[in-house]
Amino acid sequence: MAMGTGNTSQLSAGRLEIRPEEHAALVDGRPLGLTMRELQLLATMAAHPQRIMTREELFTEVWGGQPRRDDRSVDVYVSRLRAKLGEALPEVRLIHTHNGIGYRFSPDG
Amino acid sequence: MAMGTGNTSQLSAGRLEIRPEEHAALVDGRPLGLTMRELQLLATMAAHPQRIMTREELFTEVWGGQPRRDDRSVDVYVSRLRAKLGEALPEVRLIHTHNGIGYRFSPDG
DNA sequence: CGGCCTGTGAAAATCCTGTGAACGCAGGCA
DNA sequence: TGCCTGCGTTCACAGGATTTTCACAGGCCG
Repeated sequence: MAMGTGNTSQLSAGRLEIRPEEHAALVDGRPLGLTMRELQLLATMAAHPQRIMTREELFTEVWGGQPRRDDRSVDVYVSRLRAKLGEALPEVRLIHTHNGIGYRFSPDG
Repeated sequence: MAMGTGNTSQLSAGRLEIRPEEHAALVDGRPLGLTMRELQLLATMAAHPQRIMTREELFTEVWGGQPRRDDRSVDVYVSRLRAKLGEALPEVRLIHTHNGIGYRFSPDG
């Protein structure tokens, strides 16, 4: 493992690496084409592995402020994220849905 | 690092942890996929270890109000709960039936 | 302009819930 | 012992709630 920049936070999940500081998410060193929002959302979830995060919590972390009562932004971006992650890592399911609550990031599928 | 969210209550039973505040029941740190009702029921029983709780008592705590005379909701959810717990913890029997009375949660099998 | 990102609305798909009913087990009794 | 009966367990299903996905309009920037 490289010892270069010590203070960049780096989140890992198997073959997936997330470097929020560098605005990049990599699979086997190859960048996924994530947009800003998608990356922010992924980084936020990956920062709390195995923890069930509510939509509200995720919205506050990523968008800031309070979500509208019937806001579906989080869901839509989770969907877009899953689509891109699914292409690069077809055999793993990193993001799990918890009905009535929110989502959970699991590094080991 | 300090504990992020102030956990007011944490129920434990061997390798099983229940955190109602976080909507989670964990085995070895991995959440098992409980639905809301299943989690509520488990949390309620686990909050009174070794105590035989009647169906009526459980229904009132989880569903609220009085159960119908021939209501089987508690039984059905206990069954669903046992199925999921049995997959994650095959060697222990946490929920015991007390004929004619109700159910009892035993942390040590 | 042309292309991409964003958030919203709404249809489609999926999951959860409670109920009825079938099944099995245990205890009581002749 | 063998049968009967009551209770607990589990299956299947319909209705409702929730999530997933698609399509689109507006905004931003090269």
